[in-house]
Amino acid sequence: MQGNRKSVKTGVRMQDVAARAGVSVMTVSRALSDPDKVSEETLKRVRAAVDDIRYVPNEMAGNLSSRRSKAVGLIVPNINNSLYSSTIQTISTALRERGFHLMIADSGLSLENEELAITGFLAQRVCGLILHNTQHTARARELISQIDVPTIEIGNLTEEPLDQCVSYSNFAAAKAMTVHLGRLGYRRIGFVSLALRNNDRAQIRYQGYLAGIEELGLPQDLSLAIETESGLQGGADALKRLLASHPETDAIFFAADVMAVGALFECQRRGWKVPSRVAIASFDDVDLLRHVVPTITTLRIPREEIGRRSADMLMARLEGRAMPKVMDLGFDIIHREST
Amino acid sequence: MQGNRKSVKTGVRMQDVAARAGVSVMTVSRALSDPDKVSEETLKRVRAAVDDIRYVPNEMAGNLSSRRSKAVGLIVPNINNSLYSSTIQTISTALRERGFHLMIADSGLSLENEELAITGFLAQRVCGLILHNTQHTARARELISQIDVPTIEIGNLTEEPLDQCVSYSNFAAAKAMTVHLGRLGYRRIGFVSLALRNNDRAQIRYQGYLAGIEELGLPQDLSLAIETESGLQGGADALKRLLASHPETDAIFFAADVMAVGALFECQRRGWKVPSRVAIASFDDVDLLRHVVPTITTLRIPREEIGRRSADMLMARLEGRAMPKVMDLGFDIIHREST
DNA sequence: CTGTTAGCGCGTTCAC
DNA sequence: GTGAACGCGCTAACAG
Repeated sequence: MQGNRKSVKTGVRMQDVAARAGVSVMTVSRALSDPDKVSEETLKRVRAAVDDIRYVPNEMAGNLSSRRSKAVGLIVPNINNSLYSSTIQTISTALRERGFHLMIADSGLSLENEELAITGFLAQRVCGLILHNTQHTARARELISQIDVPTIEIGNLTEEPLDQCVSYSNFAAAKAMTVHLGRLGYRRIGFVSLALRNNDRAQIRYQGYLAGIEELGLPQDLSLAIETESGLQGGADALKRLLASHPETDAIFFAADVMAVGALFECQRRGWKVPSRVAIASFDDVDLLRHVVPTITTLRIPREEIGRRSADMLMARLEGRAMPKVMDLGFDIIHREST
Repeated sequence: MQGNRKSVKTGVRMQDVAARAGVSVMTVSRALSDPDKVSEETLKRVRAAVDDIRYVPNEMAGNLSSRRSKAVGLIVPNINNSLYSSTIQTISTALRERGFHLMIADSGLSLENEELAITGFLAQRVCGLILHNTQHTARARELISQIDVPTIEIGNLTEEPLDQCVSYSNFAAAKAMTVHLGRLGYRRIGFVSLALRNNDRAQIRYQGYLAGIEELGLPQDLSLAIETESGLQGGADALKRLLASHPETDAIFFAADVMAVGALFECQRRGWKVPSRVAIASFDDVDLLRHVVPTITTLRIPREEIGRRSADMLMARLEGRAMPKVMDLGFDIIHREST
């Protein structure tokens, strides 16, 4: 198995199928891509030949010749994050059902990495791009518009998408949760976020929080908003810091990831009751939140639907069907025991 | 932006770069793929031209012509599962560093889906395949050996890999944890698994559990081993059922996913102490396990290293370097508060 | 319904 | 160090 990589691997070609079926190459091509255009008898023989010699079409050659491709490029900040991977999963399924392939890259929140990944995808001549980011380098924007690839942005609702946008408003969601906490009677509402630097979505959520505080008519205290690391540990750390500096805090809105759960565990360790000592709210309805004790109030972001709809929109574009530039899929507040 | 898909999109070709730089196409090709073979002056002009007209090489054409490709196909049971996605992430990074691309598909534990995905990848003429499954349809095996693509299996250690294998032994790991529990003094050790049907890894872990029970000299009671759904809910359900039918159970080994955490939450709801009422052990060291109260004993499987090494092995194969057929990366028992 | 001709954009091979 | 001819495996556009 390991050897003989020197010999030129020609592989089974369409020509071999044609010879075996006693037809021309073109007929084989048609039989495979558009069976209706070929007589039943011919079709049968071609299929038999394909089966006999285990022919697998060379899609690259087909793409080159037809100047089309069936590969879609997807760029997310991080593959190893259940929020993104649920979207990946949905997109993957939707594409496969229609005979398309998915290529994935991650940008790690760096615009330069995103540009690199975009270039890579364009070199592969993908037929469409799905980008979680809504910020891009100037060169990335230029390349996309020059090559003119349909592009769907999915990480945040923007008024001026590169091309099209399927998402929800991070601003509105963060504001809504803040107002929700205020209406429940909490007055000192803390906000915990991932690092704002180089993270426009985190920044926008922060703006939403501030807008919520303002709408509630509460005093604006910027020291109630802090940044922390991602993950359970980050949540625990943030809770400790915030309650050390502001013991009067009566609710904390953790605006990312599973930080809220980490904070809850820290409360359990300290024997603090949630929500009587401090209320906890989260962003994104991960499974965990409805299983912990107490269950945690959160925002449900329609991650799967964003995946499905963005794939739909891409397909529609490729078929020339008109589609709205911007699609807002909204969010819901899920009220649970922690608030 | 939306319109004009009728007109033939020619795009910027290497020929355009050549014209602008005042050299031949061949020189451009060399300048891009092997800069040393071109004079410094030429190189500079080519690069300037590339930059000016925003040329992005057509990799498909290059692949077709050179009969090589830089795409790797990866098939996992489920993209939306942090165990797999951590491997995906590592592989993705390792490949990108070497200029390769990653294509992903999921099989959903169905061999037929896996075969479909393999066919799709072979049609794309991927240069290598990484498969989480170690079981495949006959046709899949046939195709892979015929097209002769380097293939790494990573989901379980097998003596007879399709081609090569980088993994750990599910059998040894499950047995080791069972024996570990026995040595701690637990005598009625339950086993909770995902559905065994169509899941060879689950079956192998079950065999490992049985072997552990035997080594400990404990009575073999098959009713102590049950199946359940994945996820937190599945763990909670399993705990309820097992302790209802066998109240004397003093330890439970949850052999997949985050089921152990779901069971722990159920104990919290019932006010049962862990491990004094019942001990809990898990499979795979997900972050969550070390943050819950109490922390949960588990097996550390080197998911990231499996990803990195499998990518390494693929690269080595492509460069003709010899590599072992089977690489066992082992596992560790992480002893924590829950046992 | 089927075949023929002519490329797709690039790398290989060999000349210069 | 550079260029010309040729072909990779397939499909578009026509002709029959």
